[in-house]
Amino acid sequence: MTSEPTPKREEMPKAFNPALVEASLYSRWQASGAFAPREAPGEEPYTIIMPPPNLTGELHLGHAMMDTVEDILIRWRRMQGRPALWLPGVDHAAIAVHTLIERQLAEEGLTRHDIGREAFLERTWQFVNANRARIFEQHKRLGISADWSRESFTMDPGPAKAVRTIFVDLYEKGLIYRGNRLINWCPGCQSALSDLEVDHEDVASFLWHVRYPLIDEQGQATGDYITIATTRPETIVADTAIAVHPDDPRYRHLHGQRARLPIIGRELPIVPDEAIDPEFGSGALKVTPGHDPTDFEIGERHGLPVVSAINVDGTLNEEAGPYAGMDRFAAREVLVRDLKEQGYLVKEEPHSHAVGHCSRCGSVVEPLISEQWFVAMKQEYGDHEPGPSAGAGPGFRRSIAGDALRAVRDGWVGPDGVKKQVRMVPERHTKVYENWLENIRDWCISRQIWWGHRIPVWYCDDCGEMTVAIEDPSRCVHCASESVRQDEDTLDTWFSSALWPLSTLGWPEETDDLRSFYPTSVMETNYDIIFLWVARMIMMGIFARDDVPFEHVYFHGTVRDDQGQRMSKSKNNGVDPLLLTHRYGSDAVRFKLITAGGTGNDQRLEEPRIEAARNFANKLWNAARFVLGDIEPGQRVQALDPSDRASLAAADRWILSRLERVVGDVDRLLERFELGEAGRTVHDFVWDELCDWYLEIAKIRLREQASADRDGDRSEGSHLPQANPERVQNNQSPLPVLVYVLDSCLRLLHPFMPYVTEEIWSGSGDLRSHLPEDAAASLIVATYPRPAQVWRDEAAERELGAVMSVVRAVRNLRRERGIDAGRRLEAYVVGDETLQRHAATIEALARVGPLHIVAERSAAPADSVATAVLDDAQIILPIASLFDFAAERENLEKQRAQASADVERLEKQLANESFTARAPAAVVEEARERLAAAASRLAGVEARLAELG
RNA sequence: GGGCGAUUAGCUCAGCUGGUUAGAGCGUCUGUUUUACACACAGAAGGUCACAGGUUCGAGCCCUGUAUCGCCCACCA
Repeated sequence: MTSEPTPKREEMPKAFNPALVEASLYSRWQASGAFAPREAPGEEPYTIIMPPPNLTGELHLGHAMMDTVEDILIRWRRMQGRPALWLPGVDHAAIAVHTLIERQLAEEGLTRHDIGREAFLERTWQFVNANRARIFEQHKRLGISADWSRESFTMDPGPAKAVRTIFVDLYEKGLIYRGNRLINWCPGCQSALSDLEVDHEDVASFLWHVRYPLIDEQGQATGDYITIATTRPETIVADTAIAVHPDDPRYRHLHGQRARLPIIGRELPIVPDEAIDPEFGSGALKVTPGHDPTDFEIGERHGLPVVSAINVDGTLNEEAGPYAGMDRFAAREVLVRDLKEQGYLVKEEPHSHAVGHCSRCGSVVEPLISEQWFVAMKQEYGDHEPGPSAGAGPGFRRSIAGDALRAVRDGWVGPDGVKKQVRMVPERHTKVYENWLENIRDWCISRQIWWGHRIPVWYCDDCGEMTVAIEDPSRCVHCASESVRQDEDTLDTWFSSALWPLSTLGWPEETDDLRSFYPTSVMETNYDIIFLWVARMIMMGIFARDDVPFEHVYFHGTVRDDQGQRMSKSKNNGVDPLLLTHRYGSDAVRFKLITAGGTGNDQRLEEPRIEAARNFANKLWNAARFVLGDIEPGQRVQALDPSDRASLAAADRWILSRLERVVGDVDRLLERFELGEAGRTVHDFVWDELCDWYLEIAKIRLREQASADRDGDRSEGSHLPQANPERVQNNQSPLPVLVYVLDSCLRLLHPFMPYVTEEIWSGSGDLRSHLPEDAAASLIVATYPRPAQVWRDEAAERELGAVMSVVRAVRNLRRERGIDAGRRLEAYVVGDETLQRHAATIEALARVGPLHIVAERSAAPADSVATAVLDDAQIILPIASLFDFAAERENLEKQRAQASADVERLEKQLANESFTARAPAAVVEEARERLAAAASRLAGVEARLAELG
């Protein structure tokens, strides 16, 4: 042994510098193959399919949140030894990319029709290929351990085949149909939209009251009028009836009568219909089946003709007579003016109402009749046999929406006969999901754009029949004509997204991946796409394979700006995650996102909190520097043996016991998806217990040991009180425990903060080389701590608890009495003899000395002392000239008030017979112990006050 | 019109199955070059848990209602 101080590791800088290590650690992980699921026969696979980011999008904080949550889950399960697959991919984002390319063309003065479909797609693919790789380069910066070898794209041949396969299957079962129906049309995108792609926004407008002249059987005006109220006067040209509530006495005499449509002149029947609200407007509704969903239904009920007056570009057509060719909004103004001039307009009142806007381009959506493809949501299908879902019981009828509802509400029995209930976290989303499915309408899946999966339907020029096929047909299946043309339309992006958990694993082929990893474990995404995506995956997953696509859905919250506003391009308040990782490190950004809020709750992005997370990474780093600084290079520490615990110091037994509780808590919390609470639990343990106390205690012991070694070099004798066996025990090297606890904390934290933990463990810190036994090459594949009971030690926890309260009390007194922080002063502690073995600790941490631990109050001085009375100890500091009678008295009075309040409260509680009778025994017992402690404290304070006079 | 969430310290938020005197980060105040860390350490101040009832031996947590804010869904033209 040398008396020189151990050389510090030069390669570990004083502050953790993420920029220095992140890239190389990431490459090392990736090169090691750690991102791919391990071969572990018998272990249950764990699978997360990553929600595919859009091709057009830049990395935003929603992605960062997604990446972090999923990476934590995957790293945790991987470390638990399970074959953990995290499969990444990209979405082709049909409308978004399509419009982007169209915009590019527009800049060149071209439209897609100028260059044609083929050239358009060629151009789009160029864009795709140029952007696909770039997307994940950004995600990788967050340290995500996805299996890049399996990266997928919704337009790849595999997923494309999945799309066609399920389309054909749905069609053959009668669940996909083509129909002429009223759909949401976006004049901006020039395409149909599904209901979910329409955002309703309140718009301040007017309610126009228009009177329609009544006519007699000969078509002559009677001179009377019926007044209707409308927000869309331009659709008057397509009116085909007037409806009133059947019970409305104002209009009962008009049932079956007729009115004449102003300007256009068409005769309109007046029909009674329950859908009319007599309270609204005039209680009479103009019925426009061609341009309003309610009216469409009324029209169907009464057999009304449908007039379509609006073109796909939002202009009016010849049905609009004098307004033909005008834009719908221009037509509105002109029409109102004309109505006014011709005396039809009764009044114009301000009115705010919800108007549908295209969620993509913001145009006002136009309901119009169009021939589109739909998926039937509620239609029953199949042979009505219970089949694999026998758990559903008799009378069970399959339908797409019904099955998806069942899987969440009751559970779905898969082909393996196991009933799986899709659980949502947080659970509150379940109700929203169920409510939506109960009221669902058919899904319009065709889009009039070119980028996307083209509908696999071919029309025959000769016989007019359709051929629906997975492979491109060369001839019509009905008449064998070779003159077949494929449907021009493409599918809703979400149609292929709905298949994502299947198509990424190889379905419809029966691949190894599909067999191993389907159904997946967790679908993790933002709650805002629960309908758009999650519900549809459940629908299609069950339809395609008779099994749920995943067993848990975890919804993370939205990250808002520091004002609580949703980040958006239009507000220009977005924050680039890469800027943050650059400034604070990935670990800090990740840790903040996970621990700053409650499970699934929205949170604000606050930089001070990221800074705090960075500080934590640095804290951990420095704790490691301290531990490692005390180990010789190449030295392995001794293994800990629980059966030999008696040889350990109380502080060792305490920190091991505490660690074990933390491991148990973290395990339980992670199992329940309480990631934030799990992260906070480790954070608090590392900072408040490991660093603030155990490391400080260890420091003292190491120092003593070092000085003993030095003394030992000079002479056999030592000044240490060898006679005291407690001192000897106390002087056991804390290194094995230090290493063990640090190692455990690194493992616990690795999923949350992969970089700093790995760098300490297998990077420049090289902690792994000091472990008692050979460990994994990298922390990423090391074993996650498992809950156990072997180190639980309540006695040690109590013992150290007492030490800590003594130290705190001394520090407190010093502060209160204005004693210099640096000044070492003599101290008396009246208390249990077990404190004796912690004398050195108390001396160092409270900066006192010499310290006298005495059994009786009388053994300590009474004059010119500052006193603190604890539950089971008293602190007496002789402070001589600093002594202030009034201050001491005031302080003791404060202590007395507190103690007596405690006693009073607890006495009252224990006097309550229903409490002692009904509360659990442990709770009552605890109250009794607390009362005893408070009483002893009170007695101590009062004795001291009496002494003081 | 339905549904959901939030309301806790100056600010931003945790708080599990109801069980000590309700916690954290930031901020504020007072100290500290204490041999891992000033990205730190020690100490302190700061709360009628939105409001009103109820259930319970016991409520921040459960129930009912109210208020305010936010979000989602919905065919009142």
